[in-house]
Amino acid sequence: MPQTDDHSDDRGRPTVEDTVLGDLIGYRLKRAYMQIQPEAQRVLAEDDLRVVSFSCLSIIADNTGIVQSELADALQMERSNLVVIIDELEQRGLITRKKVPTDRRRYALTATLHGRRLRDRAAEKVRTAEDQIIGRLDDKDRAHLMAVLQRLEDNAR
Amino acid sequence: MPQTDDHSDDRGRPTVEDTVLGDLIGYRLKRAYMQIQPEAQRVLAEDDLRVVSFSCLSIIADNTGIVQSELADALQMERSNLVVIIDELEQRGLITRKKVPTDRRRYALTATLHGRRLRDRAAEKVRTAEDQIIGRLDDKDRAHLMAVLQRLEDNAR
DNA sequence: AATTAATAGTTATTGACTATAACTATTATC
DNA sequence: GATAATAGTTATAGTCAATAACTATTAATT
Repeated sequence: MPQTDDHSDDRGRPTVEDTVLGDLIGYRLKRAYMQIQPEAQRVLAEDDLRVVSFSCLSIIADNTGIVQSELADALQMERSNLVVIIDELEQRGLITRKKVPTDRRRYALTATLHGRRLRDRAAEKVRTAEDQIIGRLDDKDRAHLMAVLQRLEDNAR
Repeated sequence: MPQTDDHSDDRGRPTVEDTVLGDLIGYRLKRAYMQIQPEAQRVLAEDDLRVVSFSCLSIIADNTGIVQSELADALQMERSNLVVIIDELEQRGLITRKKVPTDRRRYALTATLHGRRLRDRAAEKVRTAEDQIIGRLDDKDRAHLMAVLQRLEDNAR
């Protein structure tokens, strides 16, 4: 048998054994994410958005009047790290920030028409990019994947 | 109906709408990973391992004689960032580094007995921690998840 | 009602991680 | 033999997440 220990097959492609590591969910999740993320980043950059600012814009667009703390909660990030992102989205005219009358500590966030349109376009582009990356992974498998991932997340809390 | 727009239900739990974002694979993958990662980090820290050093150790243990470039390839990271990690694993006596006679640029990496044992113990702990987090996600769903994630990764390249 | 707690947003800072460029030594190519 | 490519290394810079400290405002305590 032509089996060597140079960790590559006859076409030079690596054949590294990783059964132990590869049986861990965290490892598989991270690697799958690493395939998707750079492409998402790339298409979002065309609209001067980062993944995190797109996520914020998207949540705001779907939750008119949400305040920063709630947004931070929803995206599982620190309020403090939100500030500059919100600042930029506001300066670009994608969202508005206005004090809520009943609690003047809080700012109600709302996506502008421009912001909603950009979100819709960007989401479409990311979705398309993902579809190209995952290649032929039929709708049934995709739906099942999403459902199980959602369930995993729900179980965790 | 008691529907309000304060983005929380009657128990105070947040009910933020995220259907657009939530339909993206990258988003779901990242969130699922974010549930797992901190726990993996925690149990590995008990053995003074980080996720990345555990990954290196694990690949080395399963691929005796692998060299640093191949390892970097396998883990999709930069060779330069491997150096300090390999240094530490070697100093702790978990792996050995020795020049390969036929190509003196390269170092063959091998896990020591101690290293292999630590890897096995650590992998077991991570696996247990994962199982606790994902809760009741039966073997069939788990296997299907892993298979689809693997397939996604393979399609991507 | 006055005092104390907690909350929302902000700023500044830190540590961790990733990517990049430049370098030496060695091997492969022309 | 000269040139190019590769393996490992070092140093560095940029990104990102986490933390602490602060102000303003509201809620809770007595």
